[in-house]
This record gives sequence, C-alpha cells and structure tokens, in this order.
Amino acid sequence: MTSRPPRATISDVAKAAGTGKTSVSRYLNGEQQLLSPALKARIEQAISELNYRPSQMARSLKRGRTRLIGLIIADITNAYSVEVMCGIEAACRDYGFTLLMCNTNNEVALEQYYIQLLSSYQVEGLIINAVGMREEELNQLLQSRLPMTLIDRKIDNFECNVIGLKNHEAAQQLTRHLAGNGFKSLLFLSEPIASVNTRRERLEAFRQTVAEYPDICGENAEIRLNQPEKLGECLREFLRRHSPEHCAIIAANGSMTLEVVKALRAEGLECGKDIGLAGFDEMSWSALAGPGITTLKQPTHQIGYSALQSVISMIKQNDTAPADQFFSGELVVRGSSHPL
Amino acid sequence: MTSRPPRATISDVAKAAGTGKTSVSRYLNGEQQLLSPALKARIEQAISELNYRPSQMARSLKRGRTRLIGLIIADITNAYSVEVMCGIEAACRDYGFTLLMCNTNNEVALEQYYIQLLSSYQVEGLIINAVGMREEELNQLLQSRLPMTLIDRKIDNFECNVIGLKNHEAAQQLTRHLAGNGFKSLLFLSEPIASVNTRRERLEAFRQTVAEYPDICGENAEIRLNQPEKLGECLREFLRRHSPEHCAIIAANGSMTLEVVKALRAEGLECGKDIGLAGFDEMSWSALAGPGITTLKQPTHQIGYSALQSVISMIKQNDTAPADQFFSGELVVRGSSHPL
DNA sequence: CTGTTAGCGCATTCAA
DNA sequence: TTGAATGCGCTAACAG
Repeated sequence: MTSRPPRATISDVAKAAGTGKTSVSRYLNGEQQLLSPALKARIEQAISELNYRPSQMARSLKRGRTRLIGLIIADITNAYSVEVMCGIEAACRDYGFTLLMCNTNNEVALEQYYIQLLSSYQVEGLIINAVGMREEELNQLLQSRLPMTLIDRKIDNFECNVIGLKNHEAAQQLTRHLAGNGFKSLLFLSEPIASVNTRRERLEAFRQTVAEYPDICGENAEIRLNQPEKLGECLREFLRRHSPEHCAIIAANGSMTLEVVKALRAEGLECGKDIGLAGFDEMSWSALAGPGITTLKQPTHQIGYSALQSVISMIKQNDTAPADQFFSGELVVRGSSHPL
Repeated sequence: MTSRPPRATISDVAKAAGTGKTSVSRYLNGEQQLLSPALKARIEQAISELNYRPSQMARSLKRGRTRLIGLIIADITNAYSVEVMCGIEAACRDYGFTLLMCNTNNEVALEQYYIQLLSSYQVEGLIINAVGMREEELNQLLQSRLPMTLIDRKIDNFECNVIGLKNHEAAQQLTRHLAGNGFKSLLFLSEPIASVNTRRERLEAFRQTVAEYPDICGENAEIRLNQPEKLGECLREFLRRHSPEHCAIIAANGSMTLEVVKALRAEGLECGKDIGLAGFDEMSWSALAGPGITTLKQPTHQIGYSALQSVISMIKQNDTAPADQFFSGELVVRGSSHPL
C-alpha cells in the first residue's frame, strides 16, 4: 500500500528552489562562491525540505569515478584480516572512498566471481588478500590495469604492489628470542608452504637464523589446519627425538598457533612448562591461553591503512606503481616462551 | 604514460558486432530467444573480444535498482559480528546482491555518516547492528522507508524488523545449567544495561530463572569493558560475600567473557576450579582458556542469512514487514562450569 | 552570476 | 527479428 516515496532528484530541488539544475549542482559541489546569497538560501531550503541527497550512482556515471574500492579477503574469520580491514576502512573514510567488501572464503571460484562483480561496479581500485588465482584470472586482472594492491601475500609472476610484514626480520626475532631463552630444538610449523611467499620467507629466515647457533637444531613441518591428529603426531614425534625440556615451537600464523595450543592440550602438555611456544600474529586470547602466548604482533591497522593509500596513489597517477611496503612486527613476550 | 584503457561500453560491442545497442542489451538480459543465431554469435564474439562487462552503475541508474545492500556493523572486531556478516555475505551471493560494508567502530557519528553514505549509493536495503542512533537520525531512517532489518539489538521506539537470539531461553539455559551443577551464588555480569534490550532481556530471564530455585542467590553487576580494576574488585567483593565453592559467573557476551577470564587470572583464580563460569557467545578460544569455557553458542551464520532474506522480502513487497525472527542458542558445556 | 544543453552506459518503449 | 530514440540523475561545457 504505502509504497516507498521516490527519492528527490536534483530536478525536484531545482524546481522547488525555482532555479535550474546547474545551480543546484554548483551548490553541491562547493562552487558556492558563484551563487548569490539569495539563490543559495533557496537551494539550501529546498534541499532540506526534500531531504535531498545526491545519487552517487548518477554522479559516478557522469564523472566516471565511483569512489568505490573493492576489498577481497580470503578469510574474514581470520582476526588478522579483520584488523587489516579496519585499517582500510579508516583510510577509506579519511580519503572519501567506500568499501565493497567481499569474502572469498578461501575459495578460488569465489575470488573469480567477486573480481568480476567488483569490476562491474566500476571500483576504482582493488585490495586483495590473495588465495588462489590462476593464470587466466591473473591475466584478466593485469589486462584491466585496475589499480591494485596485494596484502600480506604476493602472487607468483604477478607484478603488483605489495604491503605486508617484514617476514624475514620477524621470523628472526622469534627465533632469536627462543634461542636466547635456552631452547635448543626448534620446530617451525606452518601450513603447506606451496607457493605462498610469506610462509616460505618465514621458514627461510627461521632456518637461516637457526644456522647462526651451532648448538641449536631447527626443523620444520607443514600441516594443514583441521588435521589435529596429524599435528598431534608430529608434536609427539618431535618430542620423542629431542630433549623435551629444550623444545620449542614456532607457529607461522595465528590460526596455526590456535591449532598448536589445542593439540598440546590434547597431548596433556602445557606450553611454557612442558614445551616452549611462540607464534606469529597477536590475538585477543593470546594473553590468556595457558601462561600467555608469546607472539609477533603485526601492525595490522597500519598495513591496511597503507594499502589503501597505495591504491589511491595509483588511482591518481595511473602510470607509476608505488613501492612495496613492509612493516616491522613487535615481539610480545609472554609465559609460553619463558625458559622451562 | 600507458594509461588505463577505458572499459568497453555497450556501444563498442554493438559497433564491433555490427548491430545496435538494443540487441546487445537483449543478449545480456536473457532475451536471447528473440535474436537470430547469427546475430547472437556475432555479439557473443564481440563481447569476448572486448572483454566487455556491463556497468552495474549505468544499469542501476536505468533500472532504479542497485542490487546493493548496506551493512552497518557496530564493531567488526567482535567475532559475533564477523560471523553474522559471513552469513549475510553468503546470502547476498545466493540472492545476487552485493554488500557495502561499514564499520561504525561503536561511534554514533560514524553510524550517522555511513547511513547517509549508503543511502547516497542507493542501497536497496539496510542491515544494521545498532549502536547509538538518536531520535533525529531515526526519523530520517523511518522517513526513508528503506527496507531495513536490525540484527541482535532493537532500537527503542523504532518499528523495525529484528533478527536475533532467543535471549530469554538462552539465559535460562545457562542459569539452569549452573544451578544443576550445584552452584548456589550466581553473578550475572554485563555491560551497562542502559536501554540495550538484549542485555535487559538476558538479565531479566536470569533473575526469573534464579527465582525458580529457592536456595540459589542471583546478583548482577554492570561493568564497562576496559575497566579491569573495577571488574576485579567486583569479583573479589562477590566472592567475599559468598562461599567461593558455590560461586559462578554468567557473562552476558563474548567480550565480557574475555574480560572476566582476564580478571580471574589477575586475581589468581582459575575458573572451573576456584569459581564457575559460563558465558554468551562461542569464540575461537573458548575451548582453550583454562579448562575450557562453557558457552551459549548463537547460530550466527543463520542469523545473518535470515537477516538478508528478511530485507529482500521487504524489497520485493514494500508494503508488509516480515515478522521478527529469534533463534535458539546451543549450550556448549566445558570445564569452566563443572561442579567445583 | 545563472540557465540550457548534451551526454555518462544502459534498458526500454515504440516503430519498422 | 531488429534498431532508433528516450531518459534514469547528474556534471560540465557553453552561452547569456
């Protein structure tokens, strides 16, 4: 029955103010100096009476700029991603952009779907936390020449601006910290390295750092999340081969840390007491699992904010790509890595 | 230098296919039966050659439907919100909508800003996890008659469809569970009730349920997050006045649960051992803080999904508002509420 | 200082 | 079966 009243348009305002659309448009676009006070007042009133808001849709079509930024996140369940997103969102507000947020749920097909979708909404730039992306899709993206920034992960053979963590430095910090606390047998746990550069870089830095200590032995294992049995076995086996009182684990990201803590519980082990533990990514519960988990905290908000700035700089001058940016993490020491 | 190539338009395609825009438009809109196979093939080829994608902006302007849904979340850092968002996002995909996500960071000013923004992008519907919103803004919203659904919280004096939890039932489940496990002194902890209906309902149900047990004493306190000292004092005082071995706490949401766990640690108390604990909202770490936290798990995904469906049904028939929907939670029993 | 005009990319009459 | 013309709401020449 009482259907929605149609939004007022610029013509409605013009009519109500007894003027033309141009003047209203001028009023809206800050060219108010060009308007006589009288007219300005009439327009002002008409706008408020009609509760008029200009349509971004029409504006975008006309100007060819949508002020829309597309964000593709691999796993929004991940706290890291959420924090980065907050940074991006804050930057959007500061720079007058709006965020179209898409969650690919770690599915390549969705990633594909969303890239198409965002592109059809004419986003001016894209921020991507990459999951899969195969050749074909990458070429489409490259071809589109849409301003684009990757977060955290690179994509192989894909020339694109990246914002993320100083992985080498971070892994080194964690490793040295454990070494300094007397741990002699270190196990670096990550999801399958595959071609994920962050995993690879962290592992490499781990190995390299371990090599600085002649008396320390460093190993690594690749385990999928959601394979608790396998993880448990891996831990057991590791402890069997080394003196448990000198063992410590480095988890390559927050999700892995969570899995490790669960697995240790399942094995009846307590980190910080029976075995050392430190992990990438600070989480809400880091302080309260067992004796507190030592973490390497990433400047997530900063990363997100910078990613948007980077995209914007590409939007402004579409010839030059801004430099990659990598930020330092902060070691947060807690009980899990205290000497046993 | 090598500036971005402009997107191909429908005219480009028409030209390339040697036809008019109308036919291309028909091709795009599933009226392919009306096209001769030959023409259809030419269009097909032109589209793929030019890598053409219709502009949603132009389409929206023309059709008066943007297929955009606005989502306003009070605190995206909150795991509950994120999960609900996942549900909404999944539903959007299923129903062919796109999500414009905004995080108000619990600031009323931002809420206001974003509602304007979303409205200017002509979203067809709004899903809101309310924070503040004052009279004035509410009236604007009501006046806009935009299809709208609230999540979790209601807004006072604001007639709007709500999707959320069966708060009464849920609080009852938690309370009865603790009572059944022999706890005699129950403390219900929430952020300031103010006019937040979920807090009020949970508290009321708690009181009502406690009243069913003659030998059980139920109290409550309202404490802001980020006031750990105050919370600590509150806990100490509660334990002083009751036999600690019969004490248990109910935290009114996930954030509060986190605070309580932290506070207990600070007091040197362990939940499940020195004091009972159960809380609303399941979180990633619920299983691994201390002996595991007993929680009332909300069907978050479901809530989000239903919220979108609800909005869509309003979009379709803008006269009738769909009914509110409240879902049951699931009690997840863990060590924190075992008999001491 | 102000109004008229012409599109932005598309879907939709209407006519052929 | 097809295409030309119109207009969605707005901005930006271009006149006055």
